[in-house]
Amino acid sequence: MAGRAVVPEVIWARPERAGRGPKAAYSRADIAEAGVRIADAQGLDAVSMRHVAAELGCGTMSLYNYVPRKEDLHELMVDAISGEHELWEPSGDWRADMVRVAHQTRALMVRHPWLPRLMSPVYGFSPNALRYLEHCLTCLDPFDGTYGTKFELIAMLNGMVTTYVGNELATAERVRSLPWSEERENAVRGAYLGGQVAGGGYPRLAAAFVEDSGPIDLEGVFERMVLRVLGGF
Amino acid sequence: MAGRAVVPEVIWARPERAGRGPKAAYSRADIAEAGVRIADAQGLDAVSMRHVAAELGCGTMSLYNYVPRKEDLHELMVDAISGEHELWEPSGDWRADMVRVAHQTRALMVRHPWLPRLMSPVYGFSPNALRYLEHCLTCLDPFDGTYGTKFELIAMLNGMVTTYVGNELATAERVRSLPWSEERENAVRGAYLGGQVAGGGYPRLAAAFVEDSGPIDLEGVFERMVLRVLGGF
DNA sequence: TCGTAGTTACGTACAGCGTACGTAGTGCGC
DNA sequence: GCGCACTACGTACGCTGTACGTAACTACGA
Repeated sequence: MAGRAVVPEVIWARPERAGRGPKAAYSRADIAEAGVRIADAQGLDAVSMRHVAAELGCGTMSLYNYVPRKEDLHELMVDAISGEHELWEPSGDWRADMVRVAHQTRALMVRHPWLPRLMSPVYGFSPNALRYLEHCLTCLDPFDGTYGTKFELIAMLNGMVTTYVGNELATAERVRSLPWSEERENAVRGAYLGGQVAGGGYPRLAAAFVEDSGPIDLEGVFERMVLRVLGGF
Repeated sequence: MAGRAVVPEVIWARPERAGRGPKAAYSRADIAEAGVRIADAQGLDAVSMRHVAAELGCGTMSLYNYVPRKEDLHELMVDAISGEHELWEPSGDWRADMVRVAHQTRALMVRHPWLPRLMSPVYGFSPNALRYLEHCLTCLDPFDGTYGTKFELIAMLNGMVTTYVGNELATAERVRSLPWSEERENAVRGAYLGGQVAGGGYPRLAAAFVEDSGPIDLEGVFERMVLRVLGGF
């Protein structure tokens, strides 16, 4: 009957369990894992409070004892995945180390394709995110610059990787979910584009389509983009 | 009674109106404007099919005659906003022009804060997006490289701007929607972070907080990031 | 030791969502 | 002028997040 407590904005600032009352049946790790399991298997949209609660084996509303809002559930999931980052002994070559960080992040996102959609700077202070940040800073020890600059570097690299892999995955997903063949889709798009471009209003686009040859080397593009970001520092 | 037609995946490949039947009461532009109006005034989450239909003054399901899926409504909105890009005569200095493009895109996103959330490479072939692309390519005429490289440059710059402004806006929105003061929020976050960092597990993060001084110059950071992206080419 | 306060657990309920489907009305092309 | 393709739109379904009330449980202050 008594009013429910107003919760802190950040879930990490809440104690995981209180002293009074029945023992909590699940840990945050349990809940995060349940969410991750569902997202991996059925996609992010399948991660509903009902679904996660069912996966845990409890009633829907019981979940709200652990996670005040769905957004916090997402935050738990991102943190859990952040824990999958492998943290190695820095090599002394910060560029090489940051390239490795980028590739690892990309691999993480390919393994958990829902991750780019949840990436947000707001989630930047979860326990595992802090560990990851500290690791990046450690790799950047040889880098000559302020911490402010180092943070800018990390943010740019992360942002670029997230955007790139997000696009990569969205495109792949789009192709996979087509109710018709990829060839037909490409034909429709190509016809539309061709029609637009043929109008003569876009001479450079027209030239670009003529120049275009063969499938895009996604790996190569990614590698180049990483190097370009790092090249700016 | 007869089965409804299977629609093409891309809305731009559909003719806007057909010859038969009653005159269509609204144009795509009308619909896009209605969506934009709602999004600007009440946020992206308020843009529901029901809401947009009401704004137009028609029944909910009538909207589906124009827009087969909500995703397509979003695409119309993005295209409408893309039309707000000012297209100027290139200066001959591609770097300067691309810096201008970046600033303009940022301004666009500040004016329509829901835009970053809808940005997707999948929407990249709408009429106004094509115009914008052609304009960027025109600015890049003095750039020595293939169209493939030019596309990579545009994609990186756009991605970086979208990510950056998205973060900027999300942070601002978070602060605005707090049920308590920003100071209290910062205090809670600071206390949590301080506690974590004080544990000694994150020496570099601890050092960074000591170094940290004063509020961040968002303009300056943005400008630096743009120049760094362009510097990679 | 015992009340009681703070928790956990969870069913019910509500408002909102996207959209499938059926039906009625309208006007162009044959 | 017939018929078909299109517009218009009400109803309905299954889903969502979550507010709220209630019952069971346990650690702490008296």
